[in-house]
Amino acid sequence: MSGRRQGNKNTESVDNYLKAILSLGEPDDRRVTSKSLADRLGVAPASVTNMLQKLASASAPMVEYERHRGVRLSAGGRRRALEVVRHHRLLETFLYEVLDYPIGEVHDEAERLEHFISERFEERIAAKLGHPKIDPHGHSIPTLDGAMPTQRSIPLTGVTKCGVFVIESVSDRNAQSLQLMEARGLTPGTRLRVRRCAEEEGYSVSVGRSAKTFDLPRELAGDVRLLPLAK
Amino acid sequence: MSGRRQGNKNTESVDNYLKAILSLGEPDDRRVTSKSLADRLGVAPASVTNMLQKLASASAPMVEYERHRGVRLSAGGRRRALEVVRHHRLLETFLYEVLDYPIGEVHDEAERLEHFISERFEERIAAKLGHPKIDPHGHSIPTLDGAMPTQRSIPLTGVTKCGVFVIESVSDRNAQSLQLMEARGLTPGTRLRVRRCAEEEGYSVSVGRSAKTFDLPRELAGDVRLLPLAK
DNA sequence: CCTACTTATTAGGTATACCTAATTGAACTT
DNA sequence: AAGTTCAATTAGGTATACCTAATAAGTAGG
Repeated sequence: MSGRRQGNKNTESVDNYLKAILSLGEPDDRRVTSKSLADRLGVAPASVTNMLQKLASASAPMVEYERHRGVRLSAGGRRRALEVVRHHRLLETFLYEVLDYPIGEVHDEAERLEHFISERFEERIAAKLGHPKIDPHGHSIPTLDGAMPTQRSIPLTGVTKCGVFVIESVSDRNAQSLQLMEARGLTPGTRLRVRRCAEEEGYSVSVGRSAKTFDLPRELAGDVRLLPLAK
Repeated sequence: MSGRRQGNKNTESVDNYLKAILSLGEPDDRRVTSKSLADRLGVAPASVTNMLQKLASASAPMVEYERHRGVRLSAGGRRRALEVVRHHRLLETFLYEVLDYPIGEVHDEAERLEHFISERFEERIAAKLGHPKIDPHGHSIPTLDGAMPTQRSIPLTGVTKCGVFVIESVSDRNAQSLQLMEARGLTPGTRLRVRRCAEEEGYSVSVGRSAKTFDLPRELAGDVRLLPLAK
């Protein structure tokens, strides 16, 4: 071992598997394949099988797992996964709001620290931030008792009819594109007019009340989630 | 591996060995024995030997080591050790000042997080705190370029003549005794009058201008470091 | 329904960081 | 100088979390 954590004996690795299963099973807790986990976590498929067997046969199983049929989280696994997501998103908010991090650096730091902060740390930053409900990317923060409102937004890549939307969230997975999108005003809460869509080359959009239109390539568009603008 | 850190390939474990060697070799960079490291780190002596051999024979050796003759840090090892100590003490200060941690909880949290924060995190909390020179226990914080003023205090257990002193620092190793000492007013910067000393049972002291005298057992006294009061 | 293809699993191996038990070395007494 | 004692080292093992290569299980097309 290498000197680990608090109460439960979850390792950093276990936490990352749980988080990945949660996120890939979203929104309706589907079974998740080993392949998709391997891709997401950047490990070999064999390593995934191994870990899933371990997680499923623990005394307090973290997942339900049947050979060749994928996994889903157990109640306990889900609880832990949501706790880690809460840590992650509170940390992102804290780094952004209190420590004035550039938006693009927030994710990587939170990704590392989420596994190591104590309950006290969590509680203190939550208090300091006034118990925020969403993080700087527009994702909702699970509550202390493990509830997380399901967000009903659609990705820009799913928009088939042009119109006006509100940006609900922006994916935090790529620092560069985040910086870029922030620079162009694509931040949660902003109005977005979609002028051309559902084409191979990308999307034409304009931000807020501005008439200035620009193009978004497909990969970037997949990172932006929208809500229809209620009139 | 288990998902590790930033630039250099130091693990949490390696960092802890380096810190321990630094602290046990203090103040004049003495050779440190395997036994003392094993005790300090809570591992078997065999594990220490193993690790020291690894650290000494790395491409960029972290320590100078000769069988049966102890270790000392190399220049690189010292640099890294001081960086980790800087992280630790900045974190303690941050947890205490910004997140209002109870003094007794500061050490354990910092001990965990010190290995995982980025340069940016370090820089940001240092800035937020106004680049502090000492932590809440009175220990000086190494500078960014790896300099640390040697403190010339003596432990209360080294006081042989009664008199008036200033508390320079209080050890952070034991949460309970820290809380206790804070409750009694034994905090860095406070005046301490030593009324009875150099006896087996402990020390009689009074704090500040108060005439109220109380006893300190030997173990606690070892955790308090004093400077003679310049008249 | 059989083949091709993809996905999943098993088997066997690596590195880290620990452990215990056995041995060797150094230091101190007498 | 010999013997005792404590420290340090070597040898051999464990658990975690990864890997590759080989094999097996599912899934789709003809």
